[in-house]
Amino acid sequence: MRDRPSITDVAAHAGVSIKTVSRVVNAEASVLPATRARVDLSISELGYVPNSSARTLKSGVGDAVGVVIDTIADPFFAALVSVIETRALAEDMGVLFASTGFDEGRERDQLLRLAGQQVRGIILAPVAQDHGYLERYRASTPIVMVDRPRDTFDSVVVDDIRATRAAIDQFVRLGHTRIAFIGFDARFSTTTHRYEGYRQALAEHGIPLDHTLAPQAAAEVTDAKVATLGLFGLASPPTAIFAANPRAGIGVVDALHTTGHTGVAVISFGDFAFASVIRPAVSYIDQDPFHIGNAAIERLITLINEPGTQRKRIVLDTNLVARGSGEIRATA
Amino acid sequence: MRDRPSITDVAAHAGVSIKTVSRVVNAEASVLPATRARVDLSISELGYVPNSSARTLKSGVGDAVGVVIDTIADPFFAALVSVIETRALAEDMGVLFASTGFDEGRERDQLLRLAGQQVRGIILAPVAQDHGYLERYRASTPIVMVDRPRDTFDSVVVDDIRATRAAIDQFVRLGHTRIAFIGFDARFSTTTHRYEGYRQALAEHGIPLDHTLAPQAAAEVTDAKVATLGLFGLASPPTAIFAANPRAGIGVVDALHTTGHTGVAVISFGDFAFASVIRPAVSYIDQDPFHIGNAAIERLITLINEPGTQRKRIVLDTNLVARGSGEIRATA
DNA sequence: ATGCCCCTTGACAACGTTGTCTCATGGGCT
DNA sequence: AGCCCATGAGACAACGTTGTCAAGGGGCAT
Repeated sequence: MRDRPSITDVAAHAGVSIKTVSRVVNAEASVLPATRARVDLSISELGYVPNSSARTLKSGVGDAVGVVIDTIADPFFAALVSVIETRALAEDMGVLFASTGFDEGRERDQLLRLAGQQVRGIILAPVAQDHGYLERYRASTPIVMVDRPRDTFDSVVVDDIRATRAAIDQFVRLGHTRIAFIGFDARFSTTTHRYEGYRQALAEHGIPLDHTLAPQAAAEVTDAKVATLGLFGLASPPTAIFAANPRAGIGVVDALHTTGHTGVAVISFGDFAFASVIRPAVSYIDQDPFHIGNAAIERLITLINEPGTQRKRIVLDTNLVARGSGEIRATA
Repeated sequence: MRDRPSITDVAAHAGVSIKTVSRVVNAEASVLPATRARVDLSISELGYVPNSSARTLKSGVGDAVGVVIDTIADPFFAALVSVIETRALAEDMGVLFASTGFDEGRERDQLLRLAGQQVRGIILAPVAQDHGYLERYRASTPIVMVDRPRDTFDSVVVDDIRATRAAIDQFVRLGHTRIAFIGFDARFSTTTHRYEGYRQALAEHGIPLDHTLAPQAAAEVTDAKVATLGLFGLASPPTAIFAANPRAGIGVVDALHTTGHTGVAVISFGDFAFASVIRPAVSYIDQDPFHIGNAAIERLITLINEPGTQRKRIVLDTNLVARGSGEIRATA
């Protein structure tokens, strides 16, 4: 099991000093073309790859950004990570990816592990409320929060309250008064905010809040499906349903199609695969992970290159995309 | 911008030597409980996190595995990476993630970058046919191929030919003779094999191969949709469609539902979100990314812990999952 | 011809960590 | 009382790289 060649091996092979090899590898000036050619040849003959640990150790800064999210299996986060990687690569950085599984302890472990890896910066979909323990590392490792804001950090979010209000407003304009809210989860500030938007919109239109229309803990596909099915056992079932996240949206639509209630109006927060294929196609609030990821990585790169930049909360616009299901009128 | 505390700072703070701190951090024996306690206190007071670059440099082995895939935005790969991370974390390793975007040059760059990062091992969904340039690193960095086998490497795959034959057989049993194949892409050995399975099954049943039923380059959602729409312009359109991958499946179903051809039988290679919600629900060949990912990371860990293990190709079973669309009989 | 400067190259230290070796202390044995 | 050994702890080198400084040589201006 021969060891990997190091810069020393290359230097010996090319008959130069290690410093010269270093200069060639880093494309520094002041190396004679002939020397450079000789070194390049040795590099490719030996299959030399610079050891990034040694570089990182010497320079103090790593060559990767960290991305910490709930789970990569969620298409929203997968898309987020995808754009982040593309942009990071353009800056010659890799992506160290870590999932929290919604667990505060694990979030902490993962963040500290990334700190130990000397990542250049971190993009985090936060779980815990308080990240005081990160204070020590912030100076050297900028952090951008995504999806859920945290006041003492930079963040990239959408205006959940406003977007939800717009959706509920549309339902009301179409004559709906029995409007359900599926997908609440107290753990996430996002769904909490969306619920707040729902509450505000109803209040504004003088529609009394009916708690049976907003079941708790229905943020996952199956829970949302079950909760939706439950709604049709009510004396007065809803004529419109707001799904607070894409997974809830899938559950809701599954329930509606299984039971033939396809005349119920539906708007989902966030698009999902197939939402456009189903009939009626599902209207949704556009919370584009590509935009969010892009804004986050751009912000992070700014913070990396210009430390001391003023903290900022970036709020991205959302659109209500009409595809049919959200434009169904209330039946008289 | 104060620097991160190093082991030296902790040692000074606790009044011991750096070696003792190292012993405490690595939970080695032969440190007095009192000393250990003092060091632990200093560690938490200073917020010390061991520098993983220095560790990696000293020990020669990193603390991450590399995962190189087409794109993380593909739900199949997202799920794959998800299980890999879970298992890696249990071994105290992180995941360095890199995408190829189907580009051979980029695949090479990414792999060499990972080699430079001293990853413990690599899981790769290969693009290029030849990875001779990896020979140098294989001894120290085991590699497991997923999804598409490469003869000189360990791999974890499913039997594409057999699985596809089973699907086509089912179509034939149900009376279909006009069977389309959507989702071919010459770049991927998977779809090439699936096409081979299609060809074999037809030949076996004495059904002539009609090239107009197997359009090229339809592996993406939109292409598959367009290709499917095109099929219905034929004098004799298909009564059954095999979608060679989930994205093609989405495109096919979209086309069928848009044009009202919901009586056409469909089987998709690989499940996709919502395939169970649509009516009829889409039958599919179960190519579970969790199983594949799990087999791959287990294999990789074995190779890491027991170098020199005999090379092996792991072929996972697939099931044809009946959900309705694949069980539609040919209309007489 | 001499001196100067620039261009190329190299020697050496240092980054933070751990492996190896050494040393000091103290308890148990003869 | 003296010796040995086990145990705890530290000094030092080394991993591969790059920053700093120095040195050698050639060309140009004087």
